[in-house]
Amino acid sequence: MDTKNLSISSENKIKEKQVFERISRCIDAKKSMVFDAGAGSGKTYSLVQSLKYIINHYGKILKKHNQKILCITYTNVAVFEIKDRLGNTGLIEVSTIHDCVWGIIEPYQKQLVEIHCDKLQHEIDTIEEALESEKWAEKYRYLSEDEKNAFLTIMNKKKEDYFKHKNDKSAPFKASLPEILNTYPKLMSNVGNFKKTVDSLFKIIKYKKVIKKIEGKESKFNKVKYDARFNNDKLESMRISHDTLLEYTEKLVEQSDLLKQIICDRYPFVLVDEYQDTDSKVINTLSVIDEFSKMIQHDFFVGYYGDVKQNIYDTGVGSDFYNIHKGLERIIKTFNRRSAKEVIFIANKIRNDDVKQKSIYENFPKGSVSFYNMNIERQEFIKAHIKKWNITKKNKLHCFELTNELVAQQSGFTTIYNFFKNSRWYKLGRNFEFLREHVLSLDVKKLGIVQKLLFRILNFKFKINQNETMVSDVVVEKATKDINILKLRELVEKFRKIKGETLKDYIENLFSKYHNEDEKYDKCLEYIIGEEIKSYSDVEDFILNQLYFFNEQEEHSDEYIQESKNAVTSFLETNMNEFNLWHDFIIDRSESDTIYHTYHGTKGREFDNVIIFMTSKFGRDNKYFSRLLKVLAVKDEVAERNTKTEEARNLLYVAVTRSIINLSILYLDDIDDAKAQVEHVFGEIKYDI
DNA sequence: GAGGGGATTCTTTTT
DNA sequence: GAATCCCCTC
Repeated sequence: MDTKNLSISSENKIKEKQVFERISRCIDAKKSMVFDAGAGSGKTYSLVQSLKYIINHYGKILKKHNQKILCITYTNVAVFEIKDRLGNTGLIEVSTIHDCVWGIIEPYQKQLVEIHCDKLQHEIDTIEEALESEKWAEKYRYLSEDEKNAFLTIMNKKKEDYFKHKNDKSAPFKASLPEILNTYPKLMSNVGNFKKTVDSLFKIIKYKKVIKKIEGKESKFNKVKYDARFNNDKLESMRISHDTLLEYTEKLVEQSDLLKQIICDRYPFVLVDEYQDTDSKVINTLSVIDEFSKMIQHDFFVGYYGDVKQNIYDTGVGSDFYNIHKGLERIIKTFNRRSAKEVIFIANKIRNDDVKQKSIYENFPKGSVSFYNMNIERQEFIKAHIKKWNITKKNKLHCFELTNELVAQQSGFTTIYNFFKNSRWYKLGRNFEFLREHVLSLDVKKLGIVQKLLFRILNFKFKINQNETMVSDVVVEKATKDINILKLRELVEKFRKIKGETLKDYIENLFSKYHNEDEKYDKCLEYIIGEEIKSYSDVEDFILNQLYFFNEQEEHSDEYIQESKNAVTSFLETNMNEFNLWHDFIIDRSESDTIYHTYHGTKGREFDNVIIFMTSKFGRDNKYFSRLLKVLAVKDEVAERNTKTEEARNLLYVAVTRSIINLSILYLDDIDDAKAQVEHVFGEIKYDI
């Protein structure tokens, strides 16, 4: 929407100024505070304003004392945005919590290794306790001490076989360990429990060894490393991941007064963006430092910027926040700079707390909010709205779905998504967790290996067929640096002529001109596809090896081999159009007038026209939203604390508040006895369009 | 028909 | 890795 003609009354201007004056008073008095900024109130603006205020008033002193302002954000994207809005300044350190914290604690290796040792011991204790009490270890407990020892000896010998067949189905797995099956048949009666037990036993041994190595001061075991690339600790290799980094930081700060002092002296001002998403361990750490600074009478200020009601990830502190960092000054901003008053009105009703927003503008255009309860095809519903709201490529419609699978479906590349979802690698263990990122990440670097290959091909095809692109942009520089412009044009034309109904066709046609006395063509193709791939069937093999035959130790049945080949072939035979839609999605440049998002993915963004598709079920929870709708208008904060209802409410609040002008919600399940509650918030429910 | 075991199936997001 | 469905056995 065009915001140029919007006007703010002088009264509201003064009021908004007063809100910021409260912040600046807190900064001046070094009184830590929380700034609660509801959706669309201009939170990031206030954060940047605060940073500028600190620089203007305390910049000189900070510089003199070699101190800095620390600004902690939740994501790297937010780091860029704030840096961008702030301009260049050496006084502020903007970084994600993990980068920042590791920078501070990394030098304290002696203490870190001690903490690491404690963690290892704690893990051992936990596993041993589980073996003593958990049901899955029951059969193991029935063994005598001698039997336990003998069993462990055999398992140690058969370690290789065990891991080789661990992914097999039950029967072949049992057959792969005949010694165990014969000697301890009961232990193996349930394969799942057996594996869990064996893994636990192995883990104990591993951890005990590491503790010895640490105590023996072996090299490689005198240092803890943080590696942001992995989501899991590897304690035995002295490597920790995100959560454990915060855990160690909390411990280190709690036990060292010196470190507390160093931090508050180095960073007298700490500003936390999106505090509600920040881990509770971080809030606690800051709270401890804040208290300590008061004790030693050093200046220290923490400012939290965010909104508890927009906490939609269970990893964030959410409303626990107020119990952890106590004694904060609370500043609430109730102006809304984003939405029509119709939207603000229902958003206020959904968030059932004391934040009641109103528009800061005098003349915001009229908006609309409707709640529909019908059983209708999504596309039909969308079609009606395209007419109603005059949707065009310039005035886009944004549709919210609960899952990425639905986003993929609606965006038109179901086959692609399902191919990966059903492929062996993503079905194995917990690998499905990578599916979203590998298939749908807008950051190409994060795509899976196969997806990256497909993307390179599609992106090349896309770029080379764009008329306005300079030829030199398209064809890889490395492969073409020493040829003249005429030859370059010729080369581009040659590539442009290549077509294909399916991706298979296209790739085959690409290779039909390969090794055909055009060295530059060959070089380009090799660069795009990878040098080890020399034909269409190499592409197939590459995908097969990545997704189906990735474990070289595994032996595969003929049937499995055939099935896998068929799956890959029919995937590559998918219509090119679908691949183009996937490519459009990845480069975030959809040619369509309708764009799909997950609810979660829209956080921080805003759109003129929004449709929210809602079902009762989300994940395993069949009543995720129906439970909320039943109490939607009930103001019972006590009852709602820490329940799933609160989570659903926050998610709905985030989704609804993305809308600038038009909002329609389509609830696709029976509304049952929630009707009165829903109407209390959204007005009369509509049953047809 | 109860319970055991195997197979299959899961949401969102960031570091 | 945990919930749930399904199949088998007693």
